[in-house]
Amino acid sequence: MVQITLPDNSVREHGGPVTGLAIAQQISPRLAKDALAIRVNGVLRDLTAPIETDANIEIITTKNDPQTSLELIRHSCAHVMAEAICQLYPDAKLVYGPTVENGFYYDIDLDRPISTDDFPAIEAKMAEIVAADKPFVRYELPLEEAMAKLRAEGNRYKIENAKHAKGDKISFYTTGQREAGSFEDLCLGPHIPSTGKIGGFKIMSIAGAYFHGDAREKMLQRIYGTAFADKKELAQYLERLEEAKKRDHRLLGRQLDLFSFHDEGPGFAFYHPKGMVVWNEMLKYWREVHEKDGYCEISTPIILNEKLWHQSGHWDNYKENMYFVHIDESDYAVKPMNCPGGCLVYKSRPHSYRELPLKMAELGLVHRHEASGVLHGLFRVRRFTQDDAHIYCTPEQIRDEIIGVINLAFDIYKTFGLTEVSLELSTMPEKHIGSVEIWDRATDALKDALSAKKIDYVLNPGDGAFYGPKIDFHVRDCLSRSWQIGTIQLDFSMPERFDMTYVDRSNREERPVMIHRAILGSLDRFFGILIEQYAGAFPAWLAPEQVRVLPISEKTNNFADNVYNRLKAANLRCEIDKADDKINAKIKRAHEMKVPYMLVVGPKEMETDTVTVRIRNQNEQKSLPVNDFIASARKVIAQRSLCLEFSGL
RNA sequence: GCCGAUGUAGCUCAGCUGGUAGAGCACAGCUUUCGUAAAGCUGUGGUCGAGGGUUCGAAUCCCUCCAUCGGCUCCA
Repeated sequence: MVQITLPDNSVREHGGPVTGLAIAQQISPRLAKDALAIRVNGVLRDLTAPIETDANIEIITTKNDPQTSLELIRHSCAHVMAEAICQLYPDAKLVYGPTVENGFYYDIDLDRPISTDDFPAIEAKMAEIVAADKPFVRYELPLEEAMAKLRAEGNRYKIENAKHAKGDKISFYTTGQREAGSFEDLCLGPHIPSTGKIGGFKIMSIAGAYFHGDAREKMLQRIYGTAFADKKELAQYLERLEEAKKRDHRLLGRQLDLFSFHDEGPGFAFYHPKGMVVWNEMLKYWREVHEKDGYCEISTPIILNEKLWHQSGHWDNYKENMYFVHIDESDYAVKPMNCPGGCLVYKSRPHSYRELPLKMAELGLVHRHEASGVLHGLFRVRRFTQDDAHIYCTPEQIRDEIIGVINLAFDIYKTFGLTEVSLELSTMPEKHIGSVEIWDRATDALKDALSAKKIDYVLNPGDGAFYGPKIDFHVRDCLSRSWQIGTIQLDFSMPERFDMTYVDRSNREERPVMIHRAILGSLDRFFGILIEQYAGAFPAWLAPEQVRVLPISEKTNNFADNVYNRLKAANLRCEIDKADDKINAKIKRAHEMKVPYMLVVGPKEMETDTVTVRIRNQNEQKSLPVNDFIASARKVIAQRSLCLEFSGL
């Protein structure tokens, strides 16, 4: 007797082992048709797996569990793709085919390179397999037998995978009934009942990937695909990708004339006048809030003697990423971080406990020699400015200071409208300085602050900086890639190495603790994130051009000039479009440059000293007195509002 | 750095299996003086990423390098 408890707590009794499919059929034929898998006591299983003991079950359909369904479909689709590839290229050795955030991939080892030209053929084969609606059939072998079988097949990757499997049985899945020539793959499962349940799929891209992510291993071919429960969802997804592409900051950077890259300096951004306006507005705001929060600001040199980098530990731990120069018989390094320079400033005079915490900010320009293959627009560059700061404090002050930085960070992110922020705590890496005890103390201090703030975070063991553990702030861009922006790093080692001290209340020399922190992280990267966040349509306070005056015709150019001069006098960033074009063309151009406010002026406006305001991305216009427009726009800008509308109009 | 792809005018792209470069937009001039997402005509503009090779002849085929794109490893 097997008792099956359904999610609504109703109980069904079965005379013996029963499958999920049978249960579904009993409930309704419709459910049996929609069912993709079953969760038995919380464990996901095949619909055809026999349930032998009493259990709580839940039948998975795209309706009641879209996320799990999607993963099942995608994982199964990875098998279908693998089968298609093996049919087309019998030499292909399968490696590993998991699902990822927006689809799945399959790593294969095949000497013939697969190219995008091969995708249609693979997709056609996949379509055949899907149309045949073949069942996924599981069979299990005892560990030893399975290993023998895999050894006979000579696929070292699968042998490796099987070694990592838990338990004493190894499962395989065939597509279609198990018979000679049927496709099969080592796989933990579970799978959807049959290939026909894959609604829409597409092969997306191909890239190289190392086995187990190990650069010493053979480079495999990783084929990315995606799959959905139906074709409509796939189409929507592809549409979203197209939309996201339009937000690409590299594209918008050129379109909006914000910055450029040149062969003469790979990984080094050139900022144009318009880009610098955004940059400077960002910094103006940044300085405002930092000053309010008790920070002072310093600036240290870009090139410093190599000895300093030996002392700081960078030479031992970071030199692969550093640029070196030889000047007047001496060796210098271009700074990859600001901390050693900051330490010298700290040491330039004695300090009292009364000064602590001492919060010294530096908008430091750093250079890091990044591998050529990782460069990516402003997101990954070789020269960038960090909104760095070092907080020198006593051990007792750590917790409050960390909390202070977290608060400041969230405040700043909010101003920019960044809401998808997640935190990660990274602990001691293999390559590190300082004792394990110091690391433990520092890590505990960070955990303390996080739990005091009641913030959820992800733990990243072994991912800390070489001098201390860190809390990282991540935001997601429109392609749902996650980028690290802010970071808080606790450091007990640098103060030792630089013999930094303060005098405590009993006149003893003590060692300060150093907190490295950046909130926007790399200003360059942050700029890129903002461009994508806003799709280039900056809020008024950041917009390089806030207002554009559009005269109807040459006849009203004089009045347009008059308006323009008054805007300028009111410190609004404005341009005037006197081109010999119709108003439609001028509106279109202004929209292309994503100007927040367009002011149409013609004879009507001239008579009443008004402007007709058109707000970016809106179709209605409003006429209002020139002075009223100026006052309203200034208010929106002063408030750093994310929205362009004038309240009360 | 590694794997794969790409590189033609300022931008977006066309140029079949080798015969000596083309469109749209942008830009300039002229006409037009216009009321809310592109007026018309004319014109300027390219050692086809760089260097080497094959060939009577290379944007096109081969090699090397550089850069970019998508990933991997790494990272703010």
